[in-house]
Amino acid sequence: MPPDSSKNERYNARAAEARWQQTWDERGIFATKNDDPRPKYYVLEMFPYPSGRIHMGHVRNYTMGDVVARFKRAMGMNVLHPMGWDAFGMPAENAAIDRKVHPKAWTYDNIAAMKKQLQSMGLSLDWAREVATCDPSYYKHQQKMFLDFLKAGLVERKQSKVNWDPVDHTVLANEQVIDGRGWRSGAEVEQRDLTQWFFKISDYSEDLLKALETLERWPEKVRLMQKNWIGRSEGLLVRFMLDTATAPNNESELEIFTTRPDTLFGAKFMALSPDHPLATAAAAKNPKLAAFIAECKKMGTAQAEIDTAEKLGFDTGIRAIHPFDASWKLPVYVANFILMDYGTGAIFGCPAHDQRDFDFATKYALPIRTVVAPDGDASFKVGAEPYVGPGRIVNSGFLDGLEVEEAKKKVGARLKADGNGESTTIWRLRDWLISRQRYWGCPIPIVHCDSCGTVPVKAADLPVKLPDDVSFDRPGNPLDHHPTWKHVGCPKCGKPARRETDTCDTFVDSSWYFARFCSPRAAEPVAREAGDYWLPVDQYVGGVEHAILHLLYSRFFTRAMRKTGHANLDEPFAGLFTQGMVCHESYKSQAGKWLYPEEIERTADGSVVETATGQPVTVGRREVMSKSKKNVVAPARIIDEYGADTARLFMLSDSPPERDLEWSEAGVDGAFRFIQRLWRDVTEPEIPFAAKGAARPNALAPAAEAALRAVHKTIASVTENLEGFRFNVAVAQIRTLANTLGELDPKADGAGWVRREAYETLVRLVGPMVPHVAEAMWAELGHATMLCDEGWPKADPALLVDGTVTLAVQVNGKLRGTIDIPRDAPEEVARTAALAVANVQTAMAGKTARKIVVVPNKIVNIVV
RNA sequence: GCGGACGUGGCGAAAUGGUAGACGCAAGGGACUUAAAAUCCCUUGGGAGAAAUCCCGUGCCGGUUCGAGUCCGGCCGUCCGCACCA
Repeated sequence: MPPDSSKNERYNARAAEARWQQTWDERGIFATKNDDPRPKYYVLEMFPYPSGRIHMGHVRNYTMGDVVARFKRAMGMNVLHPMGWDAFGMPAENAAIDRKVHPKAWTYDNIAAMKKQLQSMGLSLDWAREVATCDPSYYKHQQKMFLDFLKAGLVERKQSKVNWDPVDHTVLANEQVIDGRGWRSGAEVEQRDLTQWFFKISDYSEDLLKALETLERWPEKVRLMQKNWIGRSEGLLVRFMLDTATAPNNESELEIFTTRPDTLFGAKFMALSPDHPLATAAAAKNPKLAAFIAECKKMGTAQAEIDTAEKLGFDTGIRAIHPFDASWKLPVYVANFILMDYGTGAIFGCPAHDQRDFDFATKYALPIRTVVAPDGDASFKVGAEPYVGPGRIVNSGFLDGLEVEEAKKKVGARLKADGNGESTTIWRLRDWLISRQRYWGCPIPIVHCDSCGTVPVKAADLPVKLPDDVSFDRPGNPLDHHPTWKHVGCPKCGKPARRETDTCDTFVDSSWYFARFCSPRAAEPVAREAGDYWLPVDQYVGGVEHAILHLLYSRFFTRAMRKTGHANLDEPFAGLFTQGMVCHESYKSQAGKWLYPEEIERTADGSVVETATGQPVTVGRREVMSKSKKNVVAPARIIDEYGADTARLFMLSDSPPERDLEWSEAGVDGAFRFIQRLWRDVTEPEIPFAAKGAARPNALAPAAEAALRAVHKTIASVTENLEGFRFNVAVAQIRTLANTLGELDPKADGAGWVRREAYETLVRLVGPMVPHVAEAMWAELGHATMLCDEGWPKADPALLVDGTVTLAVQVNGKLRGTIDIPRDAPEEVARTAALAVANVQTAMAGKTARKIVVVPNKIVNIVV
């Protein structure tokens, strides 16, 4: 239930929050200097796409980052906490098409609206460093780096099979195709042969893989995903001689890649990719083969089909010669499951020890020869399934009896000696295709000249600005249709030439924004001194959906920037935290339409009905909030009704931050109640606070002393849990402390002093989480200073340990009682006290203890 | 198919190998109130018992240990990533 005038809402969040935000802003408290003697700390949340409205995912993400920022600030660090806009991209163009708004106007309007919403969250951001990637003052530097990368050999224009998104009318990088569909449009992706721009991310395959080990503060999961994506595999290039009489143009050899050279004696066929040059050559002389290849390619347009397609092959008639036996001929097939861009686009097939080869051989009735036996048993024969496990080699001449790994080495050595083999490492990672046939992106600063070829734009002529006067009334790239924009003189020869009309993938924009924040107005992409001071980002916070795309690209960019002198660091993000998503159940009306949570209500018997019609509603499982299912709750509404502190506190409570969070109105109410309760505790104390700065009374009653100890224990544990991103536990501990203080007997000696001590601490502990009400309480406690300028409370070590401890007493591992004894008492004391417990005696049933385990200050276990 | 993560009350969850269920949500009972809201107090894993207390309990089956939610092995289930990668 949202608060309203009928409720006893003592703290008016709406008024107070706006006031504190204004105060922070006026005093420039969160403006960060690059020359501050305190140790630096750079905390960054993934910047948003300016859709115009923040969603709950943003609220969760930015709340976490803000807690870290405010916490580190209180810990005495010079904190950089900037924000910007990932402002290029398709939605702006779609808006232009659908609503006749210019992408630029649409984007900047959205930025303004969204900035307001972000500001209402009370984030400790340095807005002076704000950047928008669609601004020429930003993409100018990106173009400069493109040219520098080009000079450094990190950019390449090449023809290749690329993923074409038929809905967005653009190509996509491999990473951006998920389950055969475009990451944004969801359309089935097609394969097309096009000439496009690539960043040579594969130059860094080895380094990107190796350096993952150094990223100790990254989630293991993300590192593993990147490792799999980079996909290193070690193997052997093997040259097979061809029976030239059977080859279309007397070709004499065929090179294949294998990771299982030990199974070479089990080879029964060779297979070529339909795109392999030898296949093409053979097809030229064999219409049936040509038809088969055409069939393969046709089938291959939709990725989803490729995945489910049956294995098909066509015998080319070509015969290859086994490298260890000149009389052994192998048929060469063209097969639809061989990829041209992995390895050499050709393999040898060993049906006995590879699932695909087995399936293929079974389909085409090829023989199967077992060459690996699990126990080295020579009579072992592969039957209904291939054997892919470890074992010893059989039926393989000079390899017989060797373990698989030994055999690999021996085959490799022999082939190398013969000049037919070479060790090699193959990577799954492909170069990053960055061309996009779209308007609303960073122009690629290249000119195509008929005489000079592709010519870089001169650095002095940057930025290449997007033209404003574009129309979206026909499909395709508006830059291409523009009457004048692309016509330009060649930078080299001056003759009429054409601008590149492709723009950069928007993931390029977001690959270096973290570095731009160090010196957002610098004349170069990153002022070196600023970069050297701030980078790397100490703590990055964002969604796990970027585990590969954005994070891998940024890692590449960091390397490319180092190579071109724009930065000098190994890795962009020293610490990474991937937060869970915000979920909500979904509702469908009888008519089958999705309903917003506001459009339903729960009846007394717990059933759910549509408010407007009173008809029952189908309640769907809880899943990520998404506009399409209307299972969304607008942060703006929550902040307006409850205040930002409530929204923030709810985001941090209950669920561990890396896990999905279930949005619940009841949970929000709980957060709201706690904030009101803290406010009451401070403003209407049951026990009057001692005067500010009052000296500690000489004697504290035991209850007061215990409360003081609880305060210091809470400091220690909250600090530890904030460091470890366990916000939910930190919140619980703060609540526990509030409960403990509520139980403090007002009559206890020193209660008033402890009370002040406790609340001065409590307010500082909740400061990073609910900064507005914390400031208000700080002021209520009589402080003229700003809470956000205060240091973090320090726990007094003497108050962290109690004089007496409670030990559990077990008999045979079962709890039978507890004892209170002095801390660090001799074992004998614990033993005696434990045995004296009546219940323990009963449980021992008159038997004598065979053994007594005493863990000091923890437990006594009596074994009978 | 391969790889990974996770399975704890009605729900979200806590718990360096040492008193399982902190903290919160929901529910029930009570106080205050003309009434409600707000607030406060009590109960709340299951079972037995008047109570003390006892038995059972962290997906399932085993193991290690004085002691296992936690470590090891094997299943089952859920989620995520990759997937004809030779």
